Amino acid sequence: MRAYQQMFVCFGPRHWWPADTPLEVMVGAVLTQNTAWTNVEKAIENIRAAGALTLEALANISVETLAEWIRPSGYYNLKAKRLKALILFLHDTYGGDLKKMAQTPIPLLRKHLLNVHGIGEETADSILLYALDKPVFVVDAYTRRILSRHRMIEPKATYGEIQRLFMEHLPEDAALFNEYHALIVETGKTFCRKTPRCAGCPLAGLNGANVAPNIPPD
DNA sequence: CACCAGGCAAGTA
DNA sequence: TACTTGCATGGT
Repeated sequence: MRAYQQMFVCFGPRHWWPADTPLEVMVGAVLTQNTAWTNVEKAIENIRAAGALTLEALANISVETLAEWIRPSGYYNLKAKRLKALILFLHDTYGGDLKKMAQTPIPLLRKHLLNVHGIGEETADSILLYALDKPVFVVDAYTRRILSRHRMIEPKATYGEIQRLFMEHLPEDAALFNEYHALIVETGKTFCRKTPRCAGCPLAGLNGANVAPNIPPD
């Protein structure tokens, strides 16, 4: 919690995820895979301009057309297929009813999402937390890098191990997990890139280990 | 110019 | 099981 407070003091509330609807969160979660959010915004805006930011419209559009719309987000052929797989899953499993989806128990829901082609652990958990408001902690590249550089995890720690570290030490609160992950990303973007610029980082000195020299490979 | 970004699946050993 | 590689655009 101390790390959380230090980041919060530095950045304030982040108001994540930047999207208007749960469906838009899910689309963004796929499009942002290994991609800068600014590129994702352009892609989502193209879909919106086509009036296709609904389950019905996305279900009826061809992967080729979808790929053209999402071109700015990179990996567009790959992601068009992944979006289609997600849309098909939502349609087939819940009849496109996201309210019904939200009633499914979290472990089962997570298992279902991981079975969708193109949805891995981070994307699944982003959907659970930011689209469905479920208390699931999201682990991303910044989370791993920050914890690793502060010697709080082994560099080779698995996704599940990192996730458990948070969830076993925090109250089970979706709003807290939401804000915490958002703060980690903001801290990561500002101070903990691959080429580190640690000066001014709100986490400097945390756990005794202060930054720059001898940073292990991520 | 080189490097990086809110991953994932498929292939190889 | 544990690495490695392909996927692609746009900003710094």
